[in-house]
Parts: sequence; structure tokens; C-alpha cells
Amino acid sequence: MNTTASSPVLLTIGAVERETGLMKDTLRVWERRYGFPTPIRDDAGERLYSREQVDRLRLICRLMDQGGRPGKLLAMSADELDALIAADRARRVPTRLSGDVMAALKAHDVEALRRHFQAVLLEKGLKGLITDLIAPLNVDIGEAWLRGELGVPDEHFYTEQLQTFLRGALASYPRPGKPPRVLLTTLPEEEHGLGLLMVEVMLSAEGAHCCSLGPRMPVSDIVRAAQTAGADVVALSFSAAFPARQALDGLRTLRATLPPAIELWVGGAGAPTRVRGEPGIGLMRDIGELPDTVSDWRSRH
Amino acid sequence: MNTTASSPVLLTIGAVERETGLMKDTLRVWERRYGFPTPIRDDAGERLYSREQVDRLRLICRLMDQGGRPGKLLAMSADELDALIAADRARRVPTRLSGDVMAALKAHDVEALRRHFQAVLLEKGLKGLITDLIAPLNVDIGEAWLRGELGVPDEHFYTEQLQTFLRGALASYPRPGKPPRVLLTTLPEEEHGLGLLMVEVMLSAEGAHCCSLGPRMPVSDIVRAAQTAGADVVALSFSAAFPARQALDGLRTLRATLPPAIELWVGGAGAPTRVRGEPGIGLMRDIGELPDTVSDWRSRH
DNA sequence: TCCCCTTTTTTGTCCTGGACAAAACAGGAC
DNA sequence: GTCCTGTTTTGTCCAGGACAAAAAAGGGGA
Repeated sequence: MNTTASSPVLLTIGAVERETGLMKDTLRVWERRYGFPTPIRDDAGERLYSREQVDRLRLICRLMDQGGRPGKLLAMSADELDALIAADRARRVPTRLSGDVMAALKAHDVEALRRHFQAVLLEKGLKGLITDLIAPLNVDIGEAWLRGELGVPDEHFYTEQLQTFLRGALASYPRPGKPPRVLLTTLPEEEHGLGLLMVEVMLSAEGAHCCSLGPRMPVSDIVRAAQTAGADVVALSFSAAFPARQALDGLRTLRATLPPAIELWVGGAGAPTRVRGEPGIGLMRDIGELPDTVSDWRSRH
Repeated sequence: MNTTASSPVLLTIGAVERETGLMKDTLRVWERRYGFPTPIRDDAGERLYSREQVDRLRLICRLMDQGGRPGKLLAMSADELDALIAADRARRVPTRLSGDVMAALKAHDVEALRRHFQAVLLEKGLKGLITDLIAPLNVDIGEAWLRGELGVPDEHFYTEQLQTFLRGALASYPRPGKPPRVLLTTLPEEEHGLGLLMVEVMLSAEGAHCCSLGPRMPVSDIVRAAQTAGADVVALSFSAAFPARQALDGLRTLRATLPPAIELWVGGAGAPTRVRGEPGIGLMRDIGELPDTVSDWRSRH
């Protein structure tokens, strides 16, 4: 189960904001409009939310991520919500995660996971490891998480181990690489750095010169860093949760500010598909397209 | 300069919250009480903050981190603030950062930084690298950042490169290690993962079995993960910015929930010194104490 | 049928000004 | 020095109204 048990049984509105990611104003306006959640009050009249309600809020957030609308979801009874979650679970394809990986994740078995990566690495090489194992695995893990089969710690554990493995590979690469020089980062709203790391590994495997700034970089800083580092390309990664509108705005601002000679490459599940037409922005739907994009760049220069 | 230029010139209160970390309520109450900041309003009466004011807010936050109080700082003129910052800059020891490292950071020179790490690694070994170079370097970089000598991209770049180097070392370590089995993580409010990584490297160098969950882990999940992973020790890291009160509360809750047989080790600049007396919590003031702590544990088991 | 544009509905964020809890400070007693 | 206690400062919460932005629904064309 996923419920965050124990700890203080009653949470203040600030604590709920931190736990669920819903802003305080939103929680209050939901209570006013839809009659849920209905926290009790302490002596001073301040809201105190019960575990059950917070858990239910979490369910609602999960369903909203998949397109559900607050107006409907908040009017539902707990039973109806459970039914929806169950239906959603059934609708999804059963996990493709091999039993091995799943077991290793749940048991937090460092060694087993590492052996698995290593085996695939030896068989398919670094690029094959990423395109054939890691990328689909990430999708599977995301779905298993939505189904509630994996918990917070399992997912964090996976992220850590994968990061160590990929950075280990990166550290053993000969540097400096050949052109193009690529600057990697994400916009400030995007804190997921794993996609970026995968891109860095792919590019390094292509022999490109990579300079990663990690996630969460303001647009103006990206521009300055690209200039001081003498980058040929700026590569941005967007995870699925990224709001499309902000992505588009951020990209246009960046494109307008960045010297035209520097290319802008964009990828990830949350990359806005509309940029396809925009001049000077290259969109990658799949991380497997990276090698072609690099050789294309090289043939042009 | 450190100012985040370009981008929209006027920011909404939400944007300022994201940029400065000050809550919306706080910004409004400061305006009411101290008369600063004084945003202009748009047609709808919503606050719009200018770049200058946001920059000044950032200065104020910086001085508050060092013990300044809002009541004084917000009453000051821009000139007085600048004078304070300048005085503070002068009071600090001039940077001990060797010119090499500083130049490599500013130029985003991947190769130079890596060579530097590698040289120290060969000379002093992994543990020496961390205690003699990385730990003091982190302090220096933090101070250079406060003085405004390093920008956001420089610091991110350093973090990325260091992470790749350390994880590279980690990946090449023989596993599984010997006892104790250590579970590493941070509390949910702490998002800095670098200290944790340094600890993981030190422990691995001692031959211990490490299982890192990365940063931001809820207390209840820590407890469950420690049990399923069969951990002997849970190690937590706190960066300097961590609010002491929350740290103490979180630690006590965790200690109360965790089985008594599992030890709790705590370290980092933000680790609350008061836990010294608490039973079942081990405090490390310096990362160099780790090897001794491990051999102490081993002699007891 | 698909795509693009406009209108309506829904939903999230912002506003004011008052209140009060928690943290920081200051002053004393041991 | 360390502990306690009262005072000031400071951050967070409240209510209920307002409105901007996003999403859905409706309405032509191609």
C-alpha cells in the first residue's frame, strides 16, 4: 500500500500543501465549492486534515494527472473513487517489467539491479542499454507507480541506482569529445534530471562534447552559459508532467534570446509537439533519434 | 553580476514566490508592515514586481540567511543594503579556492575540473579526496556564491561534474559490501543530495553496504524501507539551510518510529547539534569522523 | 472527418485586513 | 555559562469576494 501512515495523525494546511502539492488557496476553495476535503478545526479555528482525507486527496491528484476534472472527482464518494482507480488499473496493460527487475526494486537489491544493467550493457552496448532497456523501463515504472505497485522509496531507489550506473559509464568516457559541443539542462520548472542524464550518455557515446548544468536553469542563465561555454547546441529535456503551455513559452523565449548560430534540441515525453514547425528548434520524439541528429549536425558543419 | 536579467521585466507574486522562496503571504505582509516591496499593480489590481525589487529581495534573503532580521533589513535603503553586503564580503576570508578550480568553474571546463579531481584522487585516495578537497571546496564555493562571485550555472556545473566523478568512483566499487548495511536518505524538506553522495562514497570506501534512496523521503517511508532492506543503520544528511526546529522534530519522530536495533546517524552543516544527548542518535560534526564511527559499530557487533 | 476559431464553464490564483502561533530576543536567576 | 520567563517580532492562517487562465463545448469551413 501507498498510504503514508504514522507521523502526526492530523496535518495543517501547510503540511498538506507540501505532501500533495496542492496550493493552500486551492484546498480552501475546494472545501468551499465542492464540500471536500472537510478538515476539523483546532482551538484557534485552523484546519486539521486527517490521514484518510489526505490519502483521498492523493488519489484525486493521481486521477487528475490522467485527465480527470476536479468538479467530478471531488463530488465522488470514497467508494466511487476506488472503483475508478480499480477500473483504471485494469484498463492499463499489465506490466511488462520482468519479474527480476520488479523484485530487485521492491527488495532494494543493489547488486541484482546492477548485474541486470551490466548484462544488458555487455550485450547491447551503451546506446542499446538506454534505448532498449532504460527508456522502456522508465515507462513501465511510471505505470507501475500509477497502479500503486511501486512506492516512493522503490522509485527513488531505482533513480539512485540508475544514476550511479549511468554516471559511472560517463566517468569512464574519454574527454574532451569532438564537436558538437552540447550544453544540457532543463527549464526552471522541470526538476527531473534523469532524462537529461540519459541524453548526456547517448551524446557522449556519439563522441560529442557534453557540458551538463543539471536541471532547473533560468532562461537567461542558459543563454549566458551557452555563450561562455562556446556551445554549438543547447539540449533541453521535458518530463511528461511538464505543463505544455509553459514549455512552449519558455522555448520561444529561449529561442528568441539565444544567438541564432546555436541550435536548440528538445526532447522527452513532455516536450511540446507544436514546436515542430518553429524555426531553429529541433524536436526529438524518441531518444533513439539522437545519434542521427548528431550525424546530421556533423554533416552540415 | 548575479542578476537574472531579461525574461519578462515584471513578475507576478507567484513568480516571485518561486524565484525567492518567500511565501505569497509573507510578501504581502512585508508590504503592509514595512512598506517594502512596493509592486505596481496591473489593470486587475494584481501585484507586479520589478526586477530591481526582486533583486533587492534576494539580497535581503541572503542577509537573513546569515542572521539578519527582516524588521531591520526591510527598513534599509538600497544603499545601506549594498554597504552591508560589501562589509560582509570584506569580513569573510578571501576565497581559498585555488585559481585553477575557480577558472575551471567559470569557464565550465569539464576536462580541467576532472583532471583536478583525478590528481587529488591518485595522491590522497578516495577518502582523502573527500575530506581534504571536496568538503572544504564545498564550503568555499558556498561562500563565493554568497559573495556573488559565482553564478547559478557555475554552481550547477560544479554539482554535476562532482556527481559524475563521485558516482563513477562508486560504480567501480566491489559490491556487496560488508556490514553494516546503511540506508542513506534525507528528510522531505531537504533536497540537497550532494552531501549524501559524499557519505555514500566514504562508507563504500570503508567497505560498508550502502543503499541510497536519494533525497526527500517521508519519515514513514524511511522506516518501512529500512525494515525491508534489513538495514543496520539509517544515515541522514542535513544541509546548512535546513531549519533546525524541523530537523529536530523529524529526527525525534523517526527515532521513535524506527526499531531500536537500527541506529540513526546524522551529519551535515544543518544537523541539529542538540541531538548530541538524545539516545540512539549518532551525530557527526565532520565527514572525516565516518570511518571511526564505522569501525566503532563493527567492534560493537 | 478533421481542424480552427469563438463562447461558455470550470478551475486556480490573487486580493484585503484581521488574527494569532511560533520563533527570536532580552532580561534575570541560578 | 545555562536555564527559565516575559516580550517583541515575524510568518502563517482565515474568510469570502473577484477575476484570469485553462478546458470543454459549440459552430463553421476545408
